[in-house]
Amino acid sequence: MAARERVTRFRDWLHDHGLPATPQRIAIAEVVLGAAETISADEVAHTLAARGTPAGTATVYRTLDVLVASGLVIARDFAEGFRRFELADAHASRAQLLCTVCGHGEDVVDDGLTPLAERLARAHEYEIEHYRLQLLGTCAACRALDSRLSTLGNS
Amino acid sequence: MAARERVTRFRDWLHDHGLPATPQRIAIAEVVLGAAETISADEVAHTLAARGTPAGTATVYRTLDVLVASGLVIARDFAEGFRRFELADAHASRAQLLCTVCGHGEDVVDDGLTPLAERLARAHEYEIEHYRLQLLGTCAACRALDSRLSTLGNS
DNA sequence: CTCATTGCAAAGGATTTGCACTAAT
DNA sequence: ATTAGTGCAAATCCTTTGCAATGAG
Repeated sequence: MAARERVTRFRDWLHDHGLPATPQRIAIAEVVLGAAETISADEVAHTLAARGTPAGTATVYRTLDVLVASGLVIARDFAEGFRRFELADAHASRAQLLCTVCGHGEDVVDDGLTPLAERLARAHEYEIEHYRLQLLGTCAACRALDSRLSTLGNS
Repeated sequence: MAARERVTRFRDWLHDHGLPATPQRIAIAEVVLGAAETISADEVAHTLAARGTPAGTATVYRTLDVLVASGLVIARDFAEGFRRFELADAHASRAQLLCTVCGHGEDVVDDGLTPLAERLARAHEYEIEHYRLQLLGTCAACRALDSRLSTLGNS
């Protein structure tokens, strides 16, 4: 789905909910729904200013709330002291192995994961959209490298 | 490991690093290292006040940093607008439910997760340190709120 | 004695809110 | 015309920082 199409969906959603499609809302939607990565409220404001369609801080935050309410965008928190926003469909369910040494990651699959996610969601009255399992550890290559380095250190 | 023992370890750590073991630091350590659950800076301050050993806000925050540096405590962020602190050894790998609407998160447990993680790690020759399962969805409160808003908008 | 810590208050940064004004439907 | 949205500035909330006084080693 292209950014253009997402903005149209947002317009429709606003209309369906009897909410005005103000130029500010559309401009903000264009920025957020066209973002390749996660984007912060501050970045949205700066992008708008750079595009020549500035919007007040309060409006940016309020529109981000509306975008989240529309289901097109989700809010995330990476413990940076502020939130980031990203496309809802940027989240495919997956499990991934992440090497904390070399930073490499790879996607993996396990049939037990989906049932497990559903079980947890049911128990806590959540409605799950996506899930992500991150396995943080050391890959075989980095372990081999590490043992070589240790040997060096002991000599 | 008991709380008493952890405080001793903290004392040792301070000594090993040439840092003074001030009464405030020890009092804060006793509160944090004895906490059953995660605890916020604010809760630490209130607990200290209730115990008759109040400490300044800055001191609480600074000591929490020291506790984190010592490795006995870790900081966590549940998107509440502030951080929580907990025992490092309480941070077993776990799953968390994250609400994409309000951004809130909560830890959950499932016995099937650890075996699953181990199975995947073995299959891909990884040595796992931690894993994190993020279940992204909508919490019961936000679903309730959303349906109320929808009703409002359609009326 | 010396140097790090303490505590207060002020500063900071993200986000929200009050309110008069403006604009979408 | 209505009703909601906008923008500004002030207000909040958590956290950090400057600095003089204090205390641990």
